[in-house]
Amino acid sequence: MDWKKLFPQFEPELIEIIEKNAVQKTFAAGEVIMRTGQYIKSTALVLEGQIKIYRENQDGGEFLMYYLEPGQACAVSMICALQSETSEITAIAEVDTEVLLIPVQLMDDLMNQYKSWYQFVIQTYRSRFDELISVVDNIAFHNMDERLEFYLKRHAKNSGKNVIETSHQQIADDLNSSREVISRLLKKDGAAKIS
Amino acid sequence: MDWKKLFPQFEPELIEIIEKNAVQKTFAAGEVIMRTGQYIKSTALVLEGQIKIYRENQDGGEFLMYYLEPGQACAVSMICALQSETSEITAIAEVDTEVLLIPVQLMDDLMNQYKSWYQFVIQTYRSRFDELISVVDNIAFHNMDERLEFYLKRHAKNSGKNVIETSHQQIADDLNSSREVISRLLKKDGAAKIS
DNA sequence: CTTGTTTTGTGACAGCTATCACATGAACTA
DNA sequence: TAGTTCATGTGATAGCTGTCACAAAACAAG
Repeated sequence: MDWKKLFPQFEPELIEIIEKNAVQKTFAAGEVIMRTGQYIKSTALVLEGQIKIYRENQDGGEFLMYYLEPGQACAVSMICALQSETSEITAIAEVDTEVLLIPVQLMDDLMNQYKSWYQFVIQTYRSRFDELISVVDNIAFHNMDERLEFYLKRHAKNSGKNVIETSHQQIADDLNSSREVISRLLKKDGAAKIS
Repeated sequence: MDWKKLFPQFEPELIEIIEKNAVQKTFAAGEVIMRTGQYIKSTALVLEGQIKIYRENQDGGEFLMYYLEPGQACAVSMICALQSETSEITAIAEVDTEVLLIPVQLMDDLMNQYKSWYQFVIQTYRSRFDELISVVDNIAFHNMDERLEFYLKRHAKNSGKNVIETSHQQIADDLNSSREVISRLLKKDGAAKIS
């Protein structure tokens, strides 16, 4: 697959270096890409599919933070990789997903030598930071009905479809809520949502 | 004041450049340093005092995200500065605070030329990102009593004192809750807290 | 001391959400 | 067709939190 089209801002030399050193890897839908506490040894560029980034707590609760799409990179792995630390989040492949793994050792060089890479990294930080802030916004200021609406809209936007195929249970998990609540809300708001 | 001690990792040449180009500024307690939607033209290094970073929503609700201490920098302003964008958060001086303002134009040069600056920026991103994740954790997985406990502990740690001097109302605002709730919880948990 | 202001305590109540228990329905298989 | 499994609907209930109303305390200043 021609991954370069996903990163048009990269200069040719940078692309060459990445192609020489990075490893392409495929994850099946549902497969865990990065687990809480795991040691990070490379940064992932998403080529195809979708990665779900979420937080787990001790009691088995989980909470969706955001999705990574083709053309994006994992900010957490970047940060961790540059400091050889472990991550605090979990990443799983939502669907069959292909990524390009760039080894840590390369990161510093790329940052120093390629302006386009440097700007890509900054851009990645910014967008993930913004995303996190909007997540905080949501849970800090909004009730479940509004959070659900936000969730559905984001989901629709991400998938490009108007019909969302997920179980109520899955939605409840993503929002750290419970199935019954989601069912009730969907029924209640459903009427308003059709408009 | 000798600010260099706060940033021992900076190489002499970098310090020189900063001294030549940065502007030192003092904010009185309560003064707004950065407002939502404001255009960012410089990055702030905290020299003295404490800056409170929080999110506001339309209805006047607010929500504390974290504090900036001497020796730290504002990640949001870095990100925004590098992209000439507006911020989504508000920063006010908790107490009388002194900062060093580094103009945007300088940022790119510093990043390219000084490894210690580059690493400082990365470190800043990482710590703020981690902080945000722990904030998400808190509101996603914990009830008000636990959030209050977390808040008090952090507050005590930041101020270095064991006695916290704030009104219940202020705590309620920071947690986007209401005074009565805080009062009751403090009374209830108080017994357990003395231990 | 008296008065006014700010902070804190308390009870009543309503709304939201988690949980339990169980019913219904839909889809698939033997 | 009957049985099985998974997804969804529904009622009852309890706990947490926000809100209102008002009382009690603490504090400052005249």
